[in-house]
Amino acid sequence: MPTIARELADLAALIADPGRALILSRLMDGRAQTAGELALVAGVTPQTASWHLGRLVQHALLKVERRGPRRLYRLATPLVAQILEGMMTVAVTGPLGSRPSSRIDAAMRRARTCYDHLAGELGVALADALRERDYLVLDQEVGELTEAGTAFLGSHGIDLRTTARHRRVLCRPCLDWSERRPHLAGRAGAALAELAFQRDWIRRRPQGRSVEITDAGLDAFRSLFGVCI
Amino acid sequence: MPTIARELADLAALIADPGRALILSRLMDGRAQTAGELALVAGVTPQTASWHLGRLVQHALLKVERRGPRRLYRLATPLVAQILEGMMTVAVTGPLGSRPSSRIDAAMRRARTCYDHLAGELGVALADALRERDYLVLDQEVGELTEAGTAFLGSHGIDLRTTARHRRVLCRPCLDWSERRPHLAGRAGAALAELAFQRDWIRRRPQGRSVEITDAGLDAFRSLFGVCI
DNA sequence: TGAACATTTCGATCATGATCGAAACGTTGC
DNA sequence: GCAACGTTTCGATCATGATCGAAATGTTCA
Repeated sequence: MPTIARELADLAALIADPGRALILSRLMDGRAQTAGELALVAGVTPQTASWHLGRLVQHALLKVERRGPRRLYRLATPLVAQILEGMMTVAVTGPLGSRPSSRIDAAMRRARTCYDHLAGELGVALADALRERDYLVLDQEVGELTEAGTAFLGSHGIDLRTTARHRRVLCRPCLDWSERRPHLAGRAGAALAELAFQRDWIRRRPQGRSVEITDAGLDAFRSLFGVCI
Repeated sequence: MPTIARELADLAALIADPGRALILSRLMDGRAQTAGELALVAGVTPQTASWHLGRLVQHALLKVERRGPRRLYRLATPLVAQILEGMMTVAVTGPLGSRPSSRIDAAMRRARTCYDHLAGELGVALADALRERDYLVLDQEVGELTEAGTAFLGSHGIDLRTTARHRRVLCRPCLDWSERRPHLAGRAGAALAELAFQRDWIRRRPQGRSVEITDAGLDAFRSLFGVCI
């Protein structure tokens, strides 16, 4: 009969191993990866990675599906991604002066996906631009899309009414750990990210959550959103 | 130059020790405690507790103030409490079947403070009652107080306009780890909790975050909110 | 200044869990 | 069935960090 503090400690211990943290961080875009791939990410042998993955699945942070002889691992729920993102914010807010981070993180800082929406400089700049044009109200804890904002996104083919039946909230802030300011999450954020991928404004990098902004993207973000990045 | 995954792991390692988790859990009501008191909570000697507290302060999870010969420790920011609460939700959502928890947690489950607002059965029941009377709109991600709700709280002496200058959001949901449903947070939630303490509907227990519901409280919650608890 | 008390620092010990080699398992394709 | 491949299980080793006794520090009060 564990107390809640004990369960908190157990969960934290699960995230506390550098290898497992790398694995979780890698999976935070919501996509699935094979055990072998994750072993490379964590920088350990497949045996060790398997042991880590087993623990993560056992404690319901990950779920696994078999695809032929390989096994695909992904985050169990969006809530897990949300909490990890929150922890990163606290981790980065913490011991000041240890910034800036490594080169690996530079790309992440510039533009990345945060589960299903955009984060980093790009994500925050887009949110700022939408806010500046009165398309969006967004602070640390609450977010709302204005009529004009809904119309603006609609003019780019984002019809948020069609997904109105979903339980997910339309528009919410998500604290960006690299920029320390909120960016746009919720269905609106996901739709915006999807639009950017579809129009080839951004491309997923083969590994990691960071995304590359294409030349077309730079143009589009400047001309459509007034974002010079 | 640590990567973000490394910082995530370091933060998690900080929370992963059972003693430190007990200390953090104890401080989640926002109040300060002495080092000696926290040593008792963690079940370790003062030396060991001091070592733990030093690490927590160093990594900016706690802040310390000297009061005479003793030192008072408290959570560094509300964000820390919010993240810990979120982690508890994931921890409890995780390996199902290990419920229910120990007796220590039974009191917490019934009624407790979540930093500055009410949680547990009581917190969720109050939120449900407010929602049922169309005083409140609240789901997992977004919350809003209706005109009628503002008037209702106003009729009990809660004037939310007077604190309108504050940066904190008026009304937001907070996922309750024991009930697995949202309760009321934000300024409105804090004001409601404050009201309950002032009218002696609830009392803080000497140790821990759980609160005791008084007989007057039982009456008040039933007659004013229709909450039978 | 000195005594009382809360807390921290130092040093040595000890336990937990991360790691990898070796081997077994399970799936696919021939 | 057998070989190839990805993955997991087992077993032994090793490193990190939690712990406490002893002693030092710092604060208050007389």
